Amino acid sequence: MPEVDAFDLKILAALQDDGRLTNQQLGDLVGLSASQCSRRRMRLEEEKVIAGYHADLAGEALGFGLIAFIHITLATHSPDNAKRFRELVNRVDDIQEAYALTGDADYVLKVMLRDLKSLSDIVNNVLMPHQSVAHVRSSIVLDRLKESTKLPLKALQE
Amino acid sequence: MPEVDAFDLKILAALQDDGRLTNQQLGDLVGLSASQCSRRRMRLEEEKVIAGYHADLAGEALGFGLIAFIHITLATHSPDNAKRFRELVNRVDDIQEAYALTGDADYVLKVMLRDLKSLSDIVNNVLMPHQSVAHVRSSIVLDRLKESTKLPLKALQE
DNA sequence: CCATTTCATGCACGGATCGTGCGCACTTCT
DNA sequence: AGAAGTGCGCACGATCCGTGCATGAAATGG
Repeated sequence: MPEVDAFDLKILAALQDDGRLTNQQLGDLVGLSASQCSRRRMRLEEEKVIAGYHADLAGEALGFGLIAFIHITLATHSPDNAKRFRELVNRVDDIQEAYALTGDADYVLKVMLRDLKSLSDIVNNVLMPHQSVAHVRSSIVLDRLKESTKLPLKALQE
Repeated sequence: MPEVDAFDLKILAALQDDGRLTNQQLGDLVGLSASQCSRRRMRLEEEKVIAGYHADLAGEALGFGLIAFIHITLATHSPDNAKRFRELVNRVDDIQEAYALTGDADYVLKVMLRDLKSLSDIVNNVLMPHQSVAHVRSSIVLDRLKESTKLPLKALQE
């Protein structure tokens, strides 16, 4: 169980906003020296509180204009079937996120694609024919109101 | 319309994996000098192909053990109502992602929370009482099979 | 066909940044 | 009170950063 104090939270919040902050900039923001920020950052990385750093790319600029959620119901709930479905999910790069859910469907997938034809390809040629899949229903994203993976750390800083 | 060549794609793919790569490391990976990588990276940032860099934090380690999707149906589809709902979404930090959808529901929200009580709070005390909202249905995430925001750039590198 | 322009590249260099060793202040425990 | 431990800033050598500049290849034009 990693210990995270108020300085750590500030550092995490800052790096969540800008993952390429210099230790000096970080120090100015949180009120520590650069060396100390370097040490804390290394510790947080070591403890896997910071899982990694990633560039956030503009999907539209690169031709990925379509986001969709695909709800999946499995044919049976046998372990074998679930395993096969997991392998499928990991194999397909277009699937960005995949969750097992309570409620109507068994799984929901988030995909980012070039166009509707690509979605049709995925659904009809990859998912539907797979032996583990019984039912597929997709919802197309019309508008992105908000999209970030930032945790609300402010709530912890009281 | 930004131009992106094969070197740029390699750079983007590498920075998508590790956003703190040194220009030297980047150069070794893609087969360019560090200075050239620096210049290309600056251009891609300038053109907003790279939208930013973010630390990816381990939600569980920080006490965010619960992910849920909340499907929302609006009371009416008037522009006023939609606007009020957008303001609500932007105001609540626990809502990480929000999309307008085709299909059954009008919107889907992705939230990351501490526990079921927090989910109940959000649903019953924030969303349900809001005048723009007519119907709320939430699905809790039982398991995360895959979670990344990486674009499948490989498909573009043919 | 050749002269000229344009452009991407690698190298060099001064300044910034990095991780680490060290000494100091403060807390904790006996 | 004394010892051990902890977190801090400073200092320092190594690395990394952005930029100016020369080179060479491709495009342009007469």
